[in-house]
This record gives sequence, structure tokens and C-alpha cells, in this order.
Amino acid sequence: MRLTATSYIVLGLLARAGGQATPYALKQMAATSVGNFWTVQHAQLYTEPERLADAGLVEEERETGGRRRRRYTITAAGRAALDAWREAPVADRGELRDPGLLRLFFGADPEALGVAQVALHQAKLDEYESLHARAGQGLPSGERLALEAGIAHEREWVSFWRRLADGVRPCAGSSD
Amino acid sequence: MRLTATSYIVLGLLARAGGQATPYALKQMAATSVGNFWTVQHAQLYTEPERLADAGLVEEERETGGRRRRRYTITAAGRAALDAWREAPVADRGELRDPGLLRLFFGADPEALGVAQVALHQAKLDEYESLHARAGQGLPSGERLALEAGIAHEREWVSFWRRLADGVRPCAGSSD
DNA sequence: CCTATCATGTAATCCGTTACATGATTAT
DNA sequence: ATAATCATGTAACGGATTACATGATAGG
Repeated sequence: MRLTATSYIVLGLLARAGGQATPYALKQMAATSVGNFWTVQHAQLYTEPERLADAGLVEEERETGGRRRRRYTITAAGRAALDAWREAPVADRGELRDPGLLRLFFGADPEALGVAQVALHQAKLDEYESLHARAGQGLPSGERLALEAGIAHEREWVSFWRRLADGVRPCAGSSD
Repeated sequence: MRLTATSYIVLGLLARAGGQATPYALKQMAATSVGNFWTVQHAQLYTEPERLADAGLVEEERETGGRRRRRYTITAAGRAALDAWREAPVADRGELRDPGLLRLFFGADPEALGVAQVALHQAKLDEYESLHARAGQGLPSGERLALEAGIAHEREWVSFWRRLADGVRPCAGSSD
């Protein structure tokens, strides 16, 4: 069985939770944390733990009465897999994969696109900065650093698209 | 039939090519252009044009002799679809989705990770800058702008990971 | 009570990846 | 010639998205 990024997100969230968690709880956790830069469909938070249970990386416990909710706990094997992944050499850089950039590349009007993109990215940037100001110091260091990376990139996007919106052509290298 | 990002990459490349192109030619074009920020598996460049042909957005022509290669041309309907997409409002921001960032978020050692990531991103940055210096002025404006966005983000990554590699904790907002 | 929303899950579909496989070219 | 690489494709598998569907809970 192959472990994907989604697998490690589930394992990571379960480890972070410290105990049991239902798929819905995972969804809530993801939305306010890792979901800021890597979203997962809610259906996957129901199916992926099942796969992980088959592999022995998590343990499933089903409520007997009422809703028969599923509760998952990470196992020792799961923690080991998570640790191994954390320390494994990272072979691949992520890609930008920005839909707006794709349109720009294929000839969309820079000014119109820029205006729309600035709005999107500025909103996200505000959200990040507010989160950082409110909760930044309380976050585990990895999470805070990830948030700071997100802020830096959103700033870059805002700056990039704003220049397009203003009709000025940015030119990498011109500033140094 | 639903059009995906891959669909528009194929349509965009075919439009850019100006005439016929084989899947292999698409692969070559993608590798040196859009592939810098959005890669596509080579198998998709064989299957996706087929889907587009079913939808009437491209035309397939198969060589009769020898290798019986497939050659594709974008149709008027295809151009219309591409135009509509270019001008359509962009609803979604792209995600960072960086594997290294994911590990950082879930507790990987910042220094070790930073060292590895700096190497990856510095290499890519060098490649981009070299490409920009060599061919930048000759590129269509959208492509050049996309490349400049890529350069800006790679610079940001290098700076971010370098600080981690050096054991210094970056702090968004501290510099302004 | 009623209805809107939250919570919880399943099923089908399909795109994307991986693996396999073979036909041409080039180099030695 | 032969090996190596380039070029060209197909098939299978599986993860991810989409759509559907129903059970609880809270608000009015």
C-alpha cells in the first residue's frame, strides 16, 4: 500500500490531536491548520483513515449506539511511519500550479486578471496575518513557520498581481 | 464533458503551436514552457487530446503510413473554449502544496529540512534566471510574466529555507 | 413543530499516475 | 550490428472529486 500526502496529513492530524478523532473532527482541524496551504476533500477524511486502518497505521473504533461514529487513533506503527516521512529526504519541489498564472501564461489580459487576483490574494493575506497576530506565538514552531511561509508567498502574489493590475510590467532582476 | 487544467494546457499549447502537433511535440513544448510551473504526465498528452477530439475542440489526423502518428489541430470551437477560459473570472487561488512545507508543518527538523530545500530551490532559481536572461525578451508577454512570477517565488523559497537552515526563525511582520 | 444547518457517511465516476511495451534513430 | 536512447503509445490501477443521501441539532 502506498502512502500519499493525504495519508500523512491524516496521520499528522491524528498525532497532533493526541487521542481519538472522528473524520469530522479531522475536517475541522484541517480547515483551520494545514488546510491553509493544502486542502483535503472531506470525503477523503472518511476513506483515507480506512485505508490507513487496513495498513495498521491507525486503529478504528466504532461507536456501538446512536450514530455509530468512527473514532480513529494513531498506532505505534503509524507514528513510526510519520517519523520516517518527516526525516526522509525530500526529492521534489512543489509546483506553483496557480490557475491564474496558467491563464496569464496562455494569454489572458494581465490587467483584468491582475485586478481579480489581487482581491483574492489580499483577502487571504489579511486572513493569514490576522491569524498570525492572534495565535502565532501559541503555535507549534513548524506550524508557525508554515504560516509565515504562506504570508511571504501571499505578499509576493499581491505585489505581483498588483503591478499587473496597474499596467506595469514587472521584470525579475531589475531590482538588484 | 468537463474541461480540466490539463485540457487548457493542451488547447493552449496547440494554439501556441499555430498548426499541427503530435503528442510528443506537446510534451517537448510543455517541458520547456508551462512545465516550469505546472507539469503534465506524458501519458496525458496522448489521452487528453483524444478527449478533446471527442468534444470537437481539436481535430485528430492520423498518419496513414509508417508510425501512424497522431497529429492534432485546435478547432474554432477549441479556440472559443480557450478564449472563454482566459476571460472567465478566476474563483480559486492556487495552493502552496509544497511537500517540504507539509513536513515542516508536521514537525520535521527545520534545519535539516532547510538545508535540503535550499539546494532544490536554488537550483531551480538558477535555471529560471538563466532562462530569463537568455530568452526573456523574446517570450510572449504572458509567458515572460509567468517566468518572472516563478523567479520571485523561488527567491522567496530560497530565502525562507536558508533562514531555517541557518537556525534563525523567520518572523513574518518583523521586517516592516 | 418545522426547517435550516451541521454532521456523517457512501457510491460512482474520472482524471492522473504508474507500468508496460514496442517502433524508430543515433552512436560506436 | 548492436546497444542505447528517443519516440510513441496502451492498459490498469487507484486516489481524488463529485454527487447523493440521511441522521442529528438548534433556532424560530
